[in-house]
Amino acid sequence: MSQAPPPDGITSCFSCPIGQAAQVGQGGRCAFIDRHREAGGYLYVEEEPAEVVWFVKRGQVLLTRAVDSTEVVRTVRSTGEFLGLEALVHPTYIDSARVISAATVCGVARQHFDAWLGPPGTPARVALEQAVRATVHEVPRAAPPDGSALRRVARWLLTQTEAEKEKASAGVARRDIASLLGMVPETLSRVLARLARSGAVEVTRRTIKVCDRAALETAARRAA
Amino acid sequence: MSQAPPPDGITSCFSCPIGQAAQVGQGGRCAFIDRHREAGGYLYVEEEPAEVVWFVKRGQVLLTRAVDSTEVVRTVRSTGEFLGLEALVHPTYIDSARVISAATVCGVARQHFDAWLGPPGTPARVALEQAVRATVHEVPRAAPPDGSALRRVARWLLTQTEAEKEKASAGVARRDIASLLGMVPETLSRVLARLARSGAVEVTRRTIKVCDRAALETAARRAA
DNA sequence: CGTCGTCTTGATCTTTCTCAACCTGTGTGG
DNA sequence: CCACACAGGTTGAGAAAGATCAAGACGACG
Repeated sequence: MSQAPPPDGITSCFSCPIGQAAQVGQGGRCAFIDRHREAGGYLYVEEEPAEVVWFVKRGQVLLTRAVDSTEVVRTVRSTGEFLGLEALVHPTYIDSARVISAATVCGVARQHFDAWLGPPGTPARVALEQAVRATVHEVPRAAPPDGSALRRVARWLLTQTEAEKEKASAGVARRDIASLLGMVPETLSRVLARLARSGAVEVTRRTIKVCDRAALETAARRAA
Repeated sequence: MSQAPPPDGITSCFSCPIGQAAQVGQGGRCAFIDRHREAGGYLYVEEEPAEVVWFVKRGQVLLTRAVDSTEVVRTVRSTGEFLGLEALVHPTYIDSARVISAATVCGVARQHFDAWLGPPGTPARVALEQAVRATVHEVPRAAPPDGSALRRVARWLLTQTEAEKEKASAGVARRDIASLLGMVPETLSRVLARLARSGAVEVTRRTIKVCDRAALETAARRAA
């Protein structure tokens, strides 16, 4: 079902799942090109055009997201994992990828990756794209070092209402929103009350309506 | 590149990406079976055998993980997204899936999903499996409501050292670990010092060695 | 119309963040 | 080869944000 990733990294295309899928060894050629990166370097940066998909053969890479001009760590990727798959369904990278231990990564341009995947519309491709799409839209869980409760709530409301117009998060229970934002329901309640008093939102016991995006943006930026 | 998900949900297999990939309309049949679920119900529960892969056609589903016998919300899935893809590479579900608004979901047994994806070893399948594997091993970001800083650190050390033996998190900088655990570096430092004093770990400025898993488990469970 | 679950509000206490100083291992240049 | 500077980490004291506990209000539902 799941082969364990080699502890010391993948050293050859013959032992690499990507290489094998490209039938390296039976005359195939792998579209991915090996590169070495030192610790501290970036493979790509959030919001850059997503032009290359990466695969980690050795080493560790940190996926981070900028919050208040500081890097917040979302997860660690290591041997045998992809980076930048969002290229499949999104024009820009959604994270920054920072190498934290000398790494071998192979990269492939989006259109070559696309060709490598085979014809569009096949089940496996569709499943892959849907799976990636889900992670792209995903809002990572927030925690206090990401800013005060007020700021986290304001930011979350803004991202939630980017697509849907003003009627935020229909039907998600307060306790669940609170959990997602890394706070207890009481704190969320107080913060919403404050935002309502300042006129940024209108709140009932089960709905949150964004009235003033500008005010929310200010709240998301300002301290306290 | 990415078609926007229909706001009111997918109502027919003809307009469903899964149905289309199964060539419904050209004589194909979709292996997924529609089901309706009311708000509050569970599609599956964490650690159950992962036997069914789900696809959301309408409604919203919460993915949660148990921490200290409370549900911590990891993310929200809605129309057009998969649930339980971990079935591809993992014997059990890694989250619980709770329906929060009346939903239409279609489910398919793992082996049928497997067959639907097409022959193993094709690039798209390999990419899908690697992508899923990455999310399965991923440690979700922790936040204060998940317990005190001490408990979060203890839990994280335990999960990190499950596979690798005792030499935790080689080479990840303190500030990055702190960010991942939703605290500032100073707090992490203090917590590690406490754990070191109690003999659970040995700490240098750039390594953490787990000495006493039992002690860590106690710390992960106990308050303060 | 009454009960229950969920959310809100209030008062208090704890945790953890902040700011600052200090330490230590690493890398640099003389 | 050693001294020095620097980044990253640790430790300490104080302040503030948020957690907890408890009580009350609102809305949903039978």
